[in-house]
Amino acid sequence: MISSVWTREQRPRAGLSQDRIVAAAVELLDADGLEALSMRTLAARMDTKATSLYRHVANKDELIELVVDEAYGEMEVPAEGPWRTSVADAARSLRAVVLRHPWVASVLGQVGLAELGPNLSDRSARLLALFVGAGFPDDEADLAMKTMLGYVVGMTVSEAAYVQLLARSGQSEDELVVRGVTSKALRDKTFEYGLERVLAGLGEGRS
Amino acid sequence: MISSVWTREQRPRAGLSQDRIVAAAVELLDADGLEALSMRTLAARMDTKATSLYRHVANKDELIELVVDEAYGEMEVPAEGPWRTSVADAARSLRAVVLRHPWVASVLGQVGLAELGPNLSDRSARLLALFVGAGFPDDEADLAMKTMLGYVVGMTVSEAAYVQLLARSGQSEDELVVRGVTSKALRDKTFEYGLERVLAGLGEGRS
DNA sequence: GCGTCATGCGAACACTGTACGCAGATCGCG
DNA sequence: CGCGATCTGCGTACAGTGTTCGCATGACGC
Repeated sequence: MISSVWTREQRPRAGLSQDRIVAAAVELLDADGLEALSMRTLAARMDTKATSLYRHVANKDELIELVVDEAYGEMEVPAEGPWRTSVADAARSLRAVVLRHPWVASVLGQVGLAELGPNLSDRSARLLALFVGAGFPDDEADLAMKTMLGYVVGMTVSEAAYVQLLARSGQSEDELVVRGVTSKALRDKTFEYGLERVLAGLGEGRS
Repeated sequence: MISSVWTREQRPRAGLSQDRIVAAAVELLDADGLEALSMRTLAARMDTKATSLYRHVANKDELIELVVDEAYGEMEVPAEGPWRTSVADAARSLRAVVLRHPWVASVLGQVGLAELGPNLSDRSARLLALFVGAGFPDDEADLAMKTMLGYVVGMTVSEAAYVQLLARSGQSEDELVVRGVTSKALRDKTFEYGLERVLAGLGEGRS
């Protein structure tokens, strides 16, 4: 087919690119959850066809790794300040990211913190620096960080799974709360309690 | 086709049942991981056809819930003893279960601790009793338990994801350790450090 | 012995991830 | 400008997925 001037610039196209694909995938995931993500539906959103995506992304698995790391990019780690509040803020930020993108929880067991993309490894480094700055000896700082991350991840994964279940059930959160299910406010309190206790425990053993 | 005496009792059949299906699924999952589980392959192992399974299990999703709860059945919660050692033992037991069945981690974000089957809800109750027995006021016991579970789940999910990645990579663990990757012994130490710190933090705030 | 009900299963459907090869666009170089 | 090479989108196709429906065959109660 000849591309007349009319059809040419019709769709500015802007061209597919890994970044644009990842961005569109995040959007789709936020809207419809993990199981709604297929190469074909994603392609449809960007109005292309599935096979075109493979020029910029090797796998669906690779795409998911990219998308997860993209989410970690939203995590904020304070650069300075008293260590307990800085670490607590970082923890809250991580929790916020996962609750904002609950599908992250769905793939954590598969992608894990194992394959670390640039964003996650950057955040880990900054977090580690907080502990070192707090006076933890180098090797213990690593252990302390992992302890704190373990708590936040575990707590938040469960919470995200729960929130997604709520969403699927179609009922509003308020309705369910009446039936004895935990509310957002209560989950916040729960998280804060545990976070404080964990940090207290870590503080006890420092340098 | 007539069923002669020969073909009749050839396969004692024993009949399909939900329990047998769940057991076979656990076996398959332990051997080949989550993504190797399809209704057809599972059926083939029990030599039946996929559609027969649906007489005893509503969904693949339901099957997975059942299988996960089955795994939780292996978790041991001590009934008595000083609270810190009892709770620590329960935590270690939970970690052991997940490491023995790493696919549990793969579905935690989807099934979560949200849909609790009989085994999980039983273990939660027993665990809660430990905290209550330790002198935590009733409402705080729940928070403390969730804190501890959060830590164990988060830590262990990451570890299981990592172990599965190792398995897929085909290389032996020893080879990778040389290249600076954490060894089993080190992961044990890490877990124990965090567990101790978390329990210390919880103890600080009790009754 | 007969009707009822539970069970296994063959066929089919809509959908998935992805390999392959062709076409058209784009770009570097003469 | 022109031409070859390389890049990009995509149509087609394949093997595999979860699941539904309807038929047949077996077991069981009366």
